[in-house]
Amino acid sequence: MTAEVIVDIAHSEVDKIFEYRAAEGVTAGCRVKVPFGSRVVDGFVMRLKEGSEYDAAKLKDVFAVADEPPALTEECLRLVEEIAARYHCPKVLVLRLFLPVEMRTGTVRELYKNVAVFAEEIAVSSRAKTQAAALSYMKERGREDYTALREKFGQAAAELVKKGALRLEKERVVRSPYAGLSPSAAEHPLTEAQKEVLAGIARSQKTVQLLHGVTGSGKTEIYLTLIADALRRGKSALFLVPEIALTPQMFKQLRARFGESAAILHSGLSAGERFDEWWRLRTGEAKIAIGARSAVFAPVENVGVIVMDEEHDQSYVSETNPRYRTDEIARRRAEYNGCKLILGSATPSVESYLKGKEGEYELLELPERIHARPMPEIVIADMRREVRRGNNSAFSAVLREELSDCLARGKQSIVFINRRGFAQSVICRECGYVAKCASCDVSLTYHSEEDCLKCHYCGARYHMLSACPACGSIHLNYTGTGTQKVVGELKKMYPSARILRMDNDTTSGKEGHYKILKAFAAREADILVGTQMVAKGHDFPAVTLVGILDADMSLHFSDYRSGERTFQLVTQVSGRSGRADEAGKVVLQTYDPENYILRFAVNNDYKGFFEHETALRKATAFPPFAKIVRVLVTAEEDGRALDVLKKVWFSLAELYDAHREEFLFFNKMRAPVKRIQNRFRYQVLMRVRGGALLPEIYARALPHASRGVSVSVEEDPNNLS
DNA sequence: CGCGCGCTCGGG
DNA sequence: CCGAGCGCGCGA
Repeated sequence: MTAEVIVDIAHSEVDKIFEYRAAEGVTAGCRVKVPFGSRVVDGFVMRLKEGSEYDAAKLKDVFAVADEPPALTEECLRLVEEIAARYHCPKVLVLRLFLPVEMRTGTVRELYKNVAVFAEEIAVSSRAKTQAAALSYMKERGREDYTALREKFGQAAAELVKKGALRLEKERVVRSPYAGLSPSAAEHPLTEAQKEVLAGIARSQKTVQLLHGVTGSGKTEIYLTLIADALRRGKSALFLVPEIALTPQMFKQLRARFGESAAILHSGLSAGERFDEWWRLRTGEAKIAIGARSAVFAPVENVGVIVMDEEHDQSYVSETNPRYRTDEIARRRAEYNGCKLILGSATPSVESYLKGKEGEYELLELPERIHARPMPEIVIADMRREVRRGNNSAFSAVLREELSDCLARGKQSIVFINRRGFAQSVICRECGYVAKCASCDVSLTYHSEEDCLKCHYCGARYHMLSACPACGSIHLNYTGTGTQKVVGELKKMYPSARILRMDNDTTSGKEGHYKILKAFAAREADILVGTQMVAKGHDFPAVTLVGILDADMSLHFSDYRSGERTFQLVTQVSGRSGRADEAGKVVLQTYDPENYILRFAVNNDYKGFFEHETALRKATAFPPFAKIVRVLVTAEEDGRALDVLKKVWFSLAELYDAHREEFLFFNKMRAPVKRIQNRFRYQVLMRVRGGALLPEIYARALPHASRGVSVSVEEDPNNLS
């Protein structure tokens, strides 16, 4: 037999089939060691076949097989080609996504423990009391963990092994995070609305189901029911959540519901745990894979349902090499397995909802909170007026009042600071004017190193403003409010209040993040102050007030999606308020109270937002009605990067000239952040009407990569830094 | 003339 | 990607 092998070397030049003579035991999907040139490398067997395309005399033998059962499933082998073609990346990079790193690097092996087994009765000296006791103990038990036996009987256990009364056997240990939680059948009874949605999903002929349910509408219970149902049918399930939602808290909930059949794939686990969880899924011992983005590659077979919670979340798009989109992979897997993909969100992405409206996805709605609880009341605080009145603090009068009231009633509140990334826009604190690009209609970004304003979509530069062009005020704001400053003000206002702060500085590691949330949930604090992290997924029943500072900061972030992001953020944070019996309140502070995005958010009007946003995107030809493509060229030497950029640009210019009607924008420039990690960055930025030219763009750009110079293509990038 | 470095090429 | 092989430039 001949094995078609792809070697584990990440380079497009060697990313092709190499044939080897396969001995017994070599099967499709297994990892092998093969001679390659003058060395031995790891490889993946893609296929076995009779005969060879290649000069049979020159074929070399596969040296060794690394795993049993094969690490790669049938499905993985089938999808590799497709995914590699879709993202124009080497197949080997896709193969790597399907395996835990621990397996490839060999840093983690299966863990074994010694088990003592009773072998035969022997005579022990009458003085060796412990040995006699250990022997009779083992005669009765038959087997016992050797370490435990040593703890009980000490050296005597070792003596018995030496004498042959006990035999040591190796037994596989599966390292399992949060083990020992027994399943509790605590299924919440479903409401009529939830039952209706489930019936709708069952009826639908479509692969993708978009579940739009307001915050607190009970989407989670629907997911869990669908997963339980898949298990009942003897199938497995994939449950994908945003990075930030992967808390130990959540694992425990799922373990409590599904017990050992749930496996968690998460970077927060130890290497050993991760490896073993993966292996439990691969062998079918575990049936449900729970995890963030990368869990979409979990080695489960016979999938019965795939759930993607908070489908709009940005963490679902990979920022590295295969810049894959989790929804695309999930959909493909759903099609392969003949099951459904459930996308759920209170604030679906404009793109997904459009697909729902146009019939590509089945659209399901849960417009009411569970048990008819009201949506929180949102009050807008006009910060321009506050500034004019001489209030220069971060808090409006309304928010202060509400905070005092909340504290007095012994309830909890969340103060959310809206601060996205580091790029900052310029806003007038008196009239709310925001500096925008004359030709792109996106906000300008302040670049401190050059002290100027730049447009990230066309590269235009503008002089810094010293006064507001609209009202002449010199109160221009360049930076958002810091968490520390806010906490300081709060402490001054409410000396006795217990305040918790959560941002990148206070949350070291994943556990730190969790600890703060846990402390707040345990009501060890009255006020939680934080950035985006506090926005998502948590259920704090005692929270009745949410304050949003600088609600419009992300609105003026220089990105065509900033409106969408702001709507999502405001809706998600507001959703933290009033989740139990008492109604919730939200104070939204802004310099732009008339802004339509905020208006829609205040009225909980997703559909209004969607209609407005799609109309705008259509009129200005931005995604999903057009595609933004960036080709990024980076190198350690500025000149080398620039040389390659020119070549890339030249190749693409031919395409541009031949298809002018397809292009809405085409230009080359330095990247907005000109150097990252010692690499100089240049880009060709394009906006094209449809996706038809995309393969051609990849084909023209990527081959210009060379030693030390990287060339990458990004579609609708999340940020243009 | 011989060695060393840099570039090109092949790997089954 | 990594190593082998080869060509050219420089030193004595």
